[in-house]
Order: sequence, then structure tokens, then C-alpha cells
Amino acid sequence: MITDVRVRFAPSPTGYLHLGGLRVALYNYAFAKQNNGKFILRIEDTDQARLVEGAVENLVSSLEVMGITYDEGPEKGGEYGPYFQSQRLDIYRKYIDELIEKGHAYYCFCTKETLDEMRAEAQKEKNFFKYDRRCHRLTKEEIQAKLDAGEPYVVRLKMPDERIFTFNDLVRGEVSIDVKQVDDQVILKSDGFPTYHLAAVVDDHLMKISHVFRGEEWLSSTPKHIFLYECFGWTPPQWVHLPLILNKDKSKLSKRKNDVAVETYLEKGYNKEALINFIALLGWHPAEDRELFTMDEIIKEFSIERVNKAGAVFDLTKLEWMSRMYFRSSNLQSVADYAKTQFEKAGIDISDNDKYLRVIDKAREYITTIDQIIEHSEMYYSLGELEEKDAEMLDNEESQTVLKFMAKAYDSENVLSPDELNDITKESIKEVGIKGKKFYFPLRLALIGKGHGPDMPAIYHILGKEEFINRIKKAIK
RNA sequence: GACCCCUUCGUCUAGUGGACUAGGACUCCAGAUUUUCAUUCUGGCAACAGGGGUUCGAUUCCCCUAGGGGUCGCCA
Repeated sequence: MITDVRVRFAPSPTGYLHLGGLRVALYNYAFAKQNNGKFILRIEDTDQARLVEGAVENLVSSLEVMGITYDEGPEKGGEYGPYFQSQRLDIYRKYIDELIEKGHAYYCFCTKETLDEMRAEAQKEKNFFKYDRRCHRLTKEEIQAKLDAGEPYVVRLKMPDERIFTFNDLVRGEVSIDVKQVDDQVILKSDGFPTYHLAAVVDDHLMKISHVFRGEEWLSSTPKHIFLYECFGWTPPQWVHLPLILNKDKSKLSKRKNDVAVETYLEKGYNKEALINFIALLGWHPAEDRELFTMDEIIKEFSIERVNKAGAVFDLTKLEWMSRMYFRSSNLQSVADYAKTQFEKAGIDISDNDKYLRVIDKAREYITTIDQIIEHSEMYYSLGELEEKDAEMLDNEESQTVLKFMAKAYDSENVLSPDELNDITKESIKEVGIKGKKFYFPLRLALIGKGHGPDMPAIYHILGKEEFINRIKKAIK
């Protein structure tokens, strides 16, 4: 076990929990639990323009329904709060001033327009764009004058001129990046908010984060972060850059090409344990050939060493399979509880709980998403209109013969066992002289209103003896 | 374009120099079981990107090429 593990999931509240975010959160959570560490939720709301109302609540509730709970964060609080970056502005300002004082950062008064021009220029030469540091050459007096005049400014980190940053990533191993590829990052925006780079580093240090799990898209900005740690004289955390989750065309999973919000999958009615299991296996796999893992098993088995380097394509078909598997094998009561709202929506009275559980236990065998439960359940509560050709079939002579015979054959004092019921059925087939589809189809139409469905003992068990006989009788003309 | 990362069946992956005739899962196909649908079972199709090394021996180590992805914002 690794000691003093403190990890964090730090989403920006832009609306919903992304599948990629879910996986980062899950790995963080599993890693923390497994090492008896702490899992922190921190809200990175430094971009005023992108704030979305209710996003935090949404994020928190998505995590909660997925079974990922945090030890410190919004609502809960904790020793290292506040956990909203927008409430930590003073802290950031203090550290930014320290950087300026030490000469690691400088004021920049260049406007967006100037910068755009410079970028366009660099674009023409097809070069990597780097800010030319013209504001770094300003004298103290010039800076003060501009500040006094109330000119808007940002603060930039002054990266070293020459240096190869080499760092160790727990997934990728040693990674090297030349500082020539790294720009003087803006760390304080003109609206007084810090950028991610500064805020994350400061918070990770102050919150004593030991391992930073994040998407691979952050790999190339890691030198900026490492440099910040050095400027402050702090020890950087362990880096864990996760492979990306991909669209079918291998590009980074996106809203345009896929459903990316966890809540969408929940609304669609996928089994949530299956979703967790499925997402866990996107980029991570234990040594054995097993595929089905409960949350506890994921916590137990997870290891960074077994996280893949290559991105993983999100394959809905496999999620669907897994969702089916989970509906069939999870605890009956939990499926029944999950299905309840569907029945309410459909206006089906499920006050007979024993029957409800019998219905669910059978219907669950057929579903991929929970909303499909109704079409496999409603016939046990009430029979709809028969389709025309089915009605005709039910009325024909052979069908009526079968029904009349079976209404008597199945009638008994005691509740029939599956074996007894099967025996009666088989004997009856011989006696009536009608078999196969001609025998079973009308029977099924009478019982559940459709030609396909569960076997006789299953229907008998669900409906109960009385209702079973009644339905057959009702179909007799 | 520059830099960084990545590369085993269509997809998720196992594999850390010989046990590989490259394993599992999903999908697909075929057969069996079942009165029907669904299930279940059995079998099948299908991959080490290419080229050089190193080695007695490379999927595994090294190099090159190719392909894919990521980054290059006062977004995170």
C-alpha cells in the first residue's frame, strides 16, 4: 500500500459529468480507497465565461449515483478548503506576487489583438508560436506607469531560455519536452482570475495532492507545472496521464460524435454498475481474463501499472452487452427499485409487491436498458388489444379447441409445479392432436397477448393459478 | 507545420525473449438445446503496421519509416 495518498478530481463546472471525467474520477477514487487515502473533489471554476448554472450540483449528483463519493469537497468541506477555486482568489494572488517578486513572472500589457497579430505572423511561417516577451523588457517605471493608468494586464510565467524538461509519468515512463516548445503561459488573466496552470499547481500543493490523474491532453503542459513547483520550492506530485477515450474515428471523444454525458446514459436507462464496469475497462485491465467487476473489485484490483498507454475507442455495443448482463445478474430488489419509475410513468399499478418481483425477475432477462422493462412486463398486468391477424388466429377452430381443452387441463385444486405443468401440457398435446405453433401460439395469445414470450411455467408462476386459468377462459368464444 | 505521445483481431484487451499453432471478451456467422422469442451451450471468422538490427531465438529489446492521436488560448 502507498501511504499518504491524496488524490483529486478537478472538473470545471461546464454542465455535466463527461464519460472521460467519470473514468478519471473512478481511477482516482479506486486508487484512494485501495491505499486508504483521501479523494478530493475540487471545482475549477476560474473561467467566468463558461460557468453554467447548476453544473456543480449536477456533477456532484452524477458522481453520487455512480457510487463515487469524495472525502473532501463542496458541501462536505474539509481541512484544505475552500474547494471552489473562485473562492481562493486571494491565495492565488499572493503566490503570483511572489513569482513576480522572484522574477519568475512578469506583467504583460499586450492586448488580445496584438497577440492575435503575432500568432497570425507565426502561422505564416508555420512556426510554433511563442510570445516574444516584449513586455518583459519594460522598465520598472514603465510598468508602474501602466499599472497606475489602470491599463489592463495579465501575468505571465517566465520560462527558462534553455532547458529540456524530463519527468516521470507513472503510465508513460520518462517523458522529455524542450522548453523551446513551451510558451510563457498566462497565469493571471486580466479579470483577476488565475488560469488552470497556476491554480491547479497551487491547490494541488496546498491540498497535499500526492498523485495527479488527468487526461493525456495535459502531457505537453506538464513542464509549465513542474517549473511552477520549482519556482515555489515545492515537490511535484506523481504524474499519471491517462490515455484518451476515443470516438469511432479515433479522435478524442466528443459531443458531436457521441453521447458523452454520464446523465444521458443514465437517462437512457443503462445499468449503472455496468457503466462503471465498462468505463473502468477502457484503458485498464487486470491480468486475468475476467471482465465483470463490482466497484469493490475494481478498488481491489486497480493498479496504475496496468493502465494502457494507447487511447480506447468507446464501443456502445459492448456497453449494451454489459448492461444486459448486469440486469440479469444483479440483485433483484435493486433492479425492481430502479424499474419503479418506469411503471409509474406507464401508469401500471404495482402495489402487489410479490407479483411485481416475479414480473421483474422474468422481464429483466430481456432488457438492455431499464425503459425496455415495460414492454416485457405490461402484459402481466393487463392485456392490450390483439393485432388483427392474432385475433383471427385466436378465433379459429383449432385455437378454440386448444383453449377449451387447456382451460380444463390446467385447472386444479393445488398450485401446479413447473414439472406438473409441463407434464399436463405434453399429455394434452397428444390428446388434442394439435402441436407446435398451432398449440402454443393461441395459448400465448390468450395469456400474454403475443405469440412470443416466456414458457408456460414461467407465465403460470407470474400470473398465479387463478389469473392464468381466467385468461385462457376469457379467450374462449 | 513544430513538438510530444501512441501502434496485438472491426472494438476492448492478455501477452514483459522460447510455454504463441498469439489467449479472452464484445460483435458477426454456423450448429445444438428450447413449443416460440430471449437465454444457454458448442464451434467458426478475425490481429502482432512495415523495414532494419540485437539474439541460437523476437509480439516482446533498439533504430528508422509509416499511420493515428494530443498540444500549440487571458478554456480546462
